[in-house]
Amino acid sequence: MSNDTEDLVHQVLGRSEIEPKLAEEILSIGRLKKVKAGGVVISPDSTGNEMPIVLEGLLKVMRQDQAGGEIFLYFLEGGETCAMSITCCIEGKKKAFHVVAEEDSILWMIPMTYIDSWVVKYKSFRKFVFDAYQTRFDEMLNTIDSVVFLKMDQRLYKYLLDKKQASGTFVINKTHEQIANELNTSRVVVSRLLKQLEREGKIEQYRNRIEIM
Amino acid sequence: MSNDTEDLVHQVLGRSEIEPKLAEEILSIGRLKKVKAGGVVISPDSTGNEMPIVLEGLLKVMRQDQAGGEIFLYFLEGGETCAMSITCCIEGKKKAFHVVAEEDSILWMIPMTYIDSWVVKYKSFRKFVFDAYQTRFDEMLNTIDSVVFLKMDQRLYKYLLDKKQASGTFVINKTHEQIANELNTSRVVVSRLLKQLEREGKIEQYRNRIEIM
DNA sequence: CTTGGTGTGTGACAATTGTTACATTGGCGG
DNA sequence: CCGCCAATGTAACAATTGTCACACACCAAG
Repeated sequence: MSNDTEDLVHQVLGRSEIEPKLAEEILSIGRLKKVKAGGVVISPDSTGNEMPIVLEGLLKVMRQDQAGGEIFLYFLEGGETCAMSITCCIEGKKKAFHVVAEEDSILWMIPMTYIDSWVVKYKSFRKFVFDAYQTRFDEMLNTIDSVVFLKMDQRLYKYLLDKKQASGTFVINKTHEQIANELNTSRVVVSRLLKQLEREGKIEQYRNRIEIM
Repeated sequence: MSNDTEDLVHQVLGRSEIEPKLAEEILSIGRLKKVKAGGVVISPDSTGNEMPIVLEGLLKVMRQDQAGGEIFLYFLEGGETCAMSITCCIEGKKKAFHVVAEEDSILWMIPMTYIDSWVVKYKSFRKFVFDAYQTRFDEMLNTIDSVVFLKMDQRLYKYLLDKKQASGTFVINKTHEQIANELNTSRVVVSRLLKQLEREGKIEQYRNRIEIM
């Protein structure tokens, strides 16, 4: 393992106030995983019993129904982990979601078998896990709020702002079709509402690209 | 404390495979709380630092937005606990939901201060807490599925079936207005769709009462 | 039995979202 | 430069959901 990687892991774990001793364990037990933008990290039928921690980049968590419909739930940013994989793996249940790299990303994969013992041994790890749950719960509620209380135009704008916030750039490289999929609506509706946002001066549009003002 | 109460707590905790020693601790530390149907257990501004376990009855968890809109998230049945109160209390955050008794209910309230130590000491409690998270996550995803992928008529019917399932009776004592609030729609829409369900022979309607066929 | 308040039924219409169809544009590979 | 394909723009229309108005039914209190 390169020194850079080691530093990166320490740095990310440090931000979550993981104690050095635990950081060493995590470092010695986990493995590095790189994913290209668009690559699948976890799919409903994947068997991987590992919990991913995002070192660099951005993951997105999506929900799918049986009919093929899809909706974006939330992003996982640097330092965050997928709370759902924890419980799913512990329970051995089938995953009801999938995780896709939104950008080229670097992950640190930890076998689930160690989770229980670390929860017992390290207060900082308990905090880490509970924090993960809390944050995910908040994100889910946030998603519910958007879907339930907002009309599509507001939902779309909020989606763009969230994406800007998460990726740290005002440029969004997506087609209307992709956005429509993430909001579970149709391309035509997205085009219509984006045009409206453009007229309101909130965005500018180009081919395969949207810029937030 | 009555012997009946003691038995009830043991019985409910036993179902979750809580080990006897922990059950004794929970019994000695917690307190009984009775709520009448409609009574509020947790509100966004409540300061209570206790985690409720449902001994008998049925609680419902609702989400509210700033504009006063509301939506039903899920029920808490016997043996279940409110995962959100755990993280909220640990984080000391403001609660973004409220919990209301759907039926007359009996709860066992546990001060949050003991949670961390029990998580360390008892494997069965770790399982209990993680199970709670898992179940709540599933319920949230279920709610999202309904809201995102279903039209209002299917959502309504699913709501009625869920309520039947949770309460264990095919009789639902609610007004159209109340149902409309839980689904975040209007009374007129609910009346319209219920009439349709009645014509399809799926339900029968009376004043303040719906019966599921 | 009357009365008043709440709950329900229904029509008419508005607003939002979904669907289909087709025109237009932009960029890449030959 | 041409041709093709993917992406976007737009009109027209359908379906769903939301809103307003008002009639009617039920039930409990007087």
